[in-house]
Amino acid sequence: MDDQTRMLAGLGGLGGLSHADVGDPDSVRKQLGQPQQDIGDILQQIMAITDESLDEAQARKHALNCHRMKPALFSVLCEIKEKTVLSIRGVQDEDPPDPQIMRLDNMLLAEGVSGPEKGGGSAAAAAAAAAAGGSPGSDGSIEHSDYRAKLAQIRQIYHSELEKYEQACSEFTNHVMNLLREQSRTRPISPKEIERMVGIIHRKFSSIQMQLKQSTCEAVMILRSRFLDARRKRRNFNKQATEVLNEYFYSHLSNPYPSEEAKEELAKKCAITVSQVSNWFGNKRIRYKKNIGKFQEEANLYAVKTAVDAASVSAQASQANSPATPNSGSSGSYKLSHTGDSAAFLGLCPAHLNGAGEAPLNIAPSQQSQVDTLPRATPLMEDYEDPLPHSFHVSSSWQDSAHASSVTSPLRPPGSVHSDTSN
DNA sequence: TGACATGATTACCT
DNA sequence: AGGTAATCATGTCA
Repeated sequence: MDDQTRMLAGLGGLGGLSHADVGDPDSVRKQLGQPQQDIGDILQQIMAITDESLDEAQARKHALNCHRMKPALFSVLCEIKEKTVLSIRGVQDEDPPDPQIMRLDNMLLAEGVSGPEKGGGSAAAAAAAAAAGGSPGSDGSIEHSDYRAKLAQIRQIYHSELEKYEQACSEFTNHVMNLLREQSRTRPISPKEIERMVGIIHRKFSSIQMQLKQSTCEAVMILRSRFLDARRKRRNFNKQATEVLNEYFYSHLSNPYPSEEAKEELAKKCAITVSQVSNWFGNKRIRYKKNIGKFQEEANLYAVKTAVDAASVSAQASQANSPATPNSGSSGSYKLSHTGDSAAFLGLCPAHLNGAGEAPLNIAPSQQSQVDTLPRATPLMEDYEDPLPHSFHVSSSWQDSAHASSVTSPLRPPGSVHSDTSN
């Protein structure tokens, strides 16, 4: 015999219980064996309530509630319900924390959407700014602040939505709890059941929260990809950076392979990353090799520029009463201490710039003005159409594979020997 | 708007 | 690991 049958059987003895027994489930159980007829009567009364008018039903309900056996009956019913229901669902109650929620939480924390406002996300923003390739002082900070602004927007939306969910959850929970408490007067609802119901509500709401977290994560991922996809966010290097790179390239034309140290120094000087320097040189080499003619003008431009810079530095050195050693000056406006190639640029000035075809180891101030006033400071390709008599064949082999026979260095005056080959 | 310039990426090579 | 060559994707300019 199960509890329910026993209880129903127990109801038969309601009339025979003393007041002292009321409220004691054991006393109810003691009444097993009382006529089943009484149970049927009570049940009929209960069922009949639905057929009665509201007032009558209320009155009858009140009468039943006031019945001396009601607390005992109620308690037994609660006990039975608790046993049966909890045994079915007890296993599900203690579910472990969802790994997906944990992942989402971790990500939101790492991205700075949840958790403390300041710390999180700045690393991602910095990465985004760095990947965008902008200089730290200009474009980089713009990218950075833009990223942060959008992240803050996401954060704000996330928190306001989360707050709404939490508020709705607590309101709904209170409502349900009140309802259950109210109902617990008339039907068997144990506190544990209410507790479990609260748990169910919280789980439902947390699944909604998970959706919110998921969509927030997606938004952050999209934002990140937009800012971190450097290809999408390609920015041309600024003029100064290009000049610095070109100066190095053309002053090391025979071996335009900067060492790691040189790359680092160039990167620092141009406010770009070392890999960007590598990219630039890779592109430059291949594009120069493919179309030397196109770059001839540029090469000469930088040759003149470098020579002029060198001359002014040299002149300054002379004025400072220093010994007039040809190579004592710097290697032009661009100086790299580690290249071991600093003298190379000294032979950069195109042959026609110093009429006699001598290596322009030094350009005096008077010559500098000559350079400045040259009718055509940047010789065109025609000037090098027959380069052999004038120009110095590049001794290195970096261009050989494609244009070995035609490649010349317009930057080397006749007879000049540079130290690039050692590089 | 199309052509060209240019920084980044990728596959492959040494 | 670093280079080349091809290619992509975006910026710039007439």
